[in-house]
Amino acid sequence: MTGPDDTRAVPRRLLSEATRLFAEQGFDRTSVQEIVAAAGVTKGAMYHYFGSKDDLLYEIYARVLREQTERLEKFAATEEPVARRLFAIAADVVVSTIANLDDTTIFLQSMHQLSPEKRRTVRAERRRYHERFRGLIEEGQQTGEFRTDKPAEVVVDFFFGAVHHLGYWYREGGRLSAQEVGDHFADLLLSSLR
Amino acid sequence: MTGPDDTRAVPRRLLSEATRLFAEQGFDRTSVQEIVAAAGVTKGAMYHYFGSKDDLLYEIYARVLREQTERLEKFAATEEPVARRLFAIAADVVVSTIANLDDTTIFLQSMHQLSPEKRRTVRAERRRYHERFRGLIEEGQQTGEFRTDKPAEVVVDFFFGAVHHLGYWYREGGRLSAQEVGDHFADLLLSSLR
Amino acid sequence: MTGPDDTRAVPRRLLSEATRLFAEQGFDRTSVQEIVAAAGVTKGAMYHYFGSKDDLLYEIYARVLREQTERLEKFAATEEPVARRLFAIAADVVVSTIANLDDTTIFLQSMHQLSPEKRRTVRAERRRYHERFRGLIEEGQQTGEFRTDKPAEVVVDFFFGAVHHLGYWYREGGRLSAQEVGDHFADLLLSSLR
Amino acid sequence: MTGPDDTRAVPRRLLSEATRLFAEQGFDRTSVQEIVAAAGVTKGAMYHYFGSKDDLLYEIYARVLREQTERLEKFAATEEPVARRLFAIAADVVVSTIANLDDTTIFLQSMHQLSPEKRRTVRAERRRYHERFRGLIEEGQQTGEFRTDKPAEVVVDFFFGAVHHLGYWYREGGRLSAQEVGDHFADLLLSSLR
DNA sequence: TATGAATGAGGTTTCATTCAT
DNA sequence: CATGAATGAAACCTCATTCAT
Repeated sequence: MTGPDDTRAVPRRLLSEATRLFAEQGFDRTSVQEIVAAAGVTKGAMYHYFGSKDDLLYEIYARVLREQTERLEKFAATEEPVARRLFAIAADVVVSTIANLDDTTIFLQSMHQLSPEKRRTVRAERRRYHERFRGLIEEGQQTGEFRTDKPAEVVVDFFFGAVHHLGYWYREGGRLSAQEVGDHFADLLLSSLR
Repeated sequence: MTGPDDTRAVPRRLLSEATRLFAEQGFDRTSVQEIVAAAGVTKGAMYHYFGSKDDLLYEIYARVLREQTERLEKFAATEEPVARRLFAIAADVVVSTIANLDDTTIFLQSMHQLSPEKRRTVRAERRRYHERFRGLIEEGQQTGEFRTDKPAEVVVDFFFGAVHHLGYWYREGGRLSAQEVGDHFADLLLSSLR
Repeated sequence: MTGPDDTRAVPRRLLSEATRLFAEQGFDRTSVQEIVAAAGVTKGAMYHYFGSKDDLLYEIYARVLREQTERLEKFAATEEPVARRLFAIAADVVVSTIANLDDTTIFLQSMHQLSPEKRRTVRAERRRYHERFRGLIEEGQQTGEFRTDKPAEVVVDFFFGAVHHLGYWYREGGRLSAQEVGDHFADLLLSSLR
Repeated sequence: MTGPDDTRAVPRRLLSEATRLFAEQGFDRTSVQEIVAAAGVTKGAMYHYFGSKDDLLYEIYARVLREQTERLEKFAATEEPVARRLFAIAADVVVSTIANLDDTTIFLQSMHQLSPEKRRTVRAERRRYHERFRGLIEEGQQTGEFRTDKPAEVVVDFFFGAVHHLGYWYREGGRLSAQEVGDHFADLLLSSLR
């Protein structure tokens, strides 16, 4: 909960509290009243900065997508062999997903509650991300490093299923650190590709 | 939508329409009114058979869990080597998940909308299923067929993440049949374990 | 609650459970379902014997009124001086009210929930009872035993207010027995009349 | 009914119409829709000011209790002999009860429909009032002005029964004015105490 | 920028009653 | 005599959103 001493800008506070509440209770179960109360403002203030409750959700998505894409680009741009690049990216997406588990949880549970138009935008961005990832697998298949009897698309869906599901079981302070899970997942992915 | 010629018993019709609507629109976005209209009865009838909207969701879960557990037991009981048993089970869970994609979608999106008490029951049953699956991996690790440098639990979560996400991308009539996806997924799992 | 071994006739059991539940929760807060469950029968059975939920209430009233009127007549018919007759009646109405506190509670709280027609019937009977009681006071005023500077009607309303309120404070097993309260009340009434 | 020209604040109007309707039809028989229609607002407005229908009832109680307590304190604080103070208070409680007959009627008929927590609060306040009244009787018993063979508590219950029942028979414009009834009742009380 | 009163539509649930069996 | 499935109306309440200030 945001105290009266929270000096972050109001929109930032609203987004942050909305993220937490959506992840905890779901989008539909969270009322605008709860969000503004948690952020320490009134409804009018929220509607001053955001067009609707939907908008809040969209902004959360947009930030997650932007950050994930940036990270992927950073790792993909190195000169390493493709297997190492893929490993690094796979491990990193796990680590960063765990670091922002709330956002990912919302992403998966609330996507279909977005207005159709915004849903299209989000989906398109998501697809671009997947295609970038798939490109790396295909690159490895062409260089002969990865097996070619599995469609790259299936492997991508296989792997991102696992990633998206982290929110259902991963708990901070559990047996494995985020980095360890990332390494395990990346290793399982690479193993299955050889 | 159920027409006036649908002669199935009312509770069955209600469950079936509820499943479809929950999967399409989400639990919270689906009104009781929509469900009963689709089933061709009135609200009173629904509350005669089910204690609440929640109950409807719970009954859907209970059926899915029961059926999946039965299938696992059937495949696990054969005399095959553990790698073959695991492959068969992994492929089958994909096929049966695709065959009941609506139910699985609901499972993942609406679990947290269940009342706490019922959620506990469902989670306990789910855990039993996972543990049974994990036991097979551990068996393979003990016989030396599977690598031992990966915790069996991580592998289970990795694989079921992929399975649970089928609903997000698999479309009937697409490039791959359910069986093909099942074989691919099972193969990826087994490959990553060797 | 009525057990399966309750061999009283069904209508009697229904009335008895209804009385208890109405007194505990109020007429509107008690559902037909609760009543029939407590009586160990189904709704159909209730509607076989009683025309409506209202009817149950009416039957309860009718019994109370009949019994109270009978008692008053019995005491009024003696040859005692009027002060003694009035004392006996006043004390007795307290004792019998306490003995049937549930019925009286219902009477006061639920009268206005009766259908207009039945309400008229009940009110008329009630008025007759009050007039009979008032007659005794007037008799005492005419013989000079009671003061004449108080309208008999006011005294009746004064006294029956106190009687009807027994349900709000009297508790079985408290400091005073029903008879003691009856004697006190009758004594207060007679004192105030001299 | 409140017309569009009623310029009192919305909460005041809601309370006033609710009081009237509860007294006329009972709490359970009065719908929120009826109340807001009578007050000329929408349901949303009511729930903006009051947490629930229950709350409306509670606010009515709270006001009655507060006013009655204030009046009692005012009369009790004089230097008159105890008999005169008690007479004044007893007559006044009748007059003020008649002046707010709706509130009192609700008090008696609907108390048990209040939520348990609020009921406790109301009951505690009520008890304090009764104890204050009882204290006056005990004071008169100690000074020898009142008889001591009647427990003060019984006399209090006797008298307030009569007061609380005014709503069942007193009608504006009838034979007796509120003041006349008050004087009669107070006189009956004092007579019975000597 | 921000408030908070007010709207109006829609939500889940309850319930007295009916009726075919 | 009795059942219990089904109705349909109405109940209380929630909530995203608007707007005068």
